[in-house]
Amino acid sequence: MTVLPDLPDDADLLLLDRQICFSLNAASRAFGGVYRVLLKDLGLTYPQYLVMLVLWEHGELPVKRIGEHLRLDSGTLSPLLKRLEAAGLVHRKRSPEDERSVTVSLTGEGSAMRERAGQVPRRLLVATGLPVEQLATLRVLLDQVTEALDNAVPGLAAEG
Amino acid sequence: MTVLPDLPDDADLLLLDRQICFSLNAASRAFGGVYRVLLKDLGLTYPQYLVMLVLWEHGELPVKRIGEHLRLDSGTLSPLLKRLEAAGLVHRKRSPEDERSVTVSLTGEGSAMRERAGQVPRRLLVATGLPVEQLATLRVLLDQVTEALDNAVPGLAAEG
DNA sequence: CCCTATTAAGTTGTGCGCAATTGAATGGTG
DNA sequence: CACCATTCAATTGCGCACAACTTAATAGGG
Repeated sequence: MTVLPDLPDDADLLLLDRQICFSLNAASRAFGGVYRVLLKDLGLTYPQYLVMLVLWEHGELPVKRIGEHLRLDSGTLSPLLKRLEAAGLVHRKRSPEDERSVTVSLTGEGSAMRERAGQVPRRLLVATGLPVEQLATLRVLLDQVTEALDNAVPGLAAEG
Repeated sequence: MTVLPDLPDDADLLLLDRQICFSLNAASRAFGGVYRVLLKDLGLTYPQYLVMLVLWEHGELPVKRIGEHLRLDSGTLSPLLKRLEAAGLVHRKRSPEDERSVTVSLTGEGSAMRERAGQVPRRLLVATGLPVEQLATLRVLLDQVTEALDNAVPGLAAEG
């Protein structure tokens, strides 16, 4: 029980904080590492895979909608979509009715990849080592935290 | 109840997978957004803050040890530590007994920042909107997943 | 003792994430 | 119609993550 006079009880929170942010950071990168291996055959990165998932589900979307699904802006999506287009997986064209918007659609190759990616989720779930119920719990907690954090940001920014 | 004949039961897993990786990705970035706001006054990025936490706890470490604590390699740490040094927060010097190793230590300014950072964890915990017990649960789940994922990677890589 | 393998940092190249800005198109208001 | 604010995509710049490689120093085996 050493006493650190210049560090009051905030010190405990610093340690707790360290644990939480370490854990989240580590988990995020661990997922990334597994996805990297699983997606290697497909030639996709993890963010590219997320975009493909959105397109497989919705078929055809403007860049804006993809960004809303994934919380990504054009600064991230524009070059990513260019690479997907260069890989022959998606097609981009200006929307005729609104020339500001760019519609992203799957090519035949992009659609066909959906079947090849079919094994990815199962292998990922196995790799987590957790039963589906606990993963569901994890997901609920993560979503709660995300919503709370997003709501908190404006207030924090206002405080300075 | 639409039936998609060309997509067998893997399709459900694709959706579940989408939810889990979306949630984790979103949570990770939501945390990053809050940290970015909280650390703005300190002039630190989130990864830089993590390094400072390690140094505040351990006082003085070679780059290798910092990397072990944070799961980061020299490719990430070398430029990051250069920026911390340029900011006057850390000092780097070659170890006399092993000239391959670089010892990273805090400057007076770097140590002093610890007090200024004292408010960060409390504000973050509040921002999450979750009671401490649920955050602890979240952390345990994340750590379990991380360990399982790390153990799974070699096997996955072997399969190809 | 020499030669080789290993280890630690650093460097390079690619891709992601985000803030800030630009440019073109659109919509609304006087 | 003219003007202005808004919207969408793209671009720029910076920092992080990671793989692959380089360089320098150390440790170990013949």
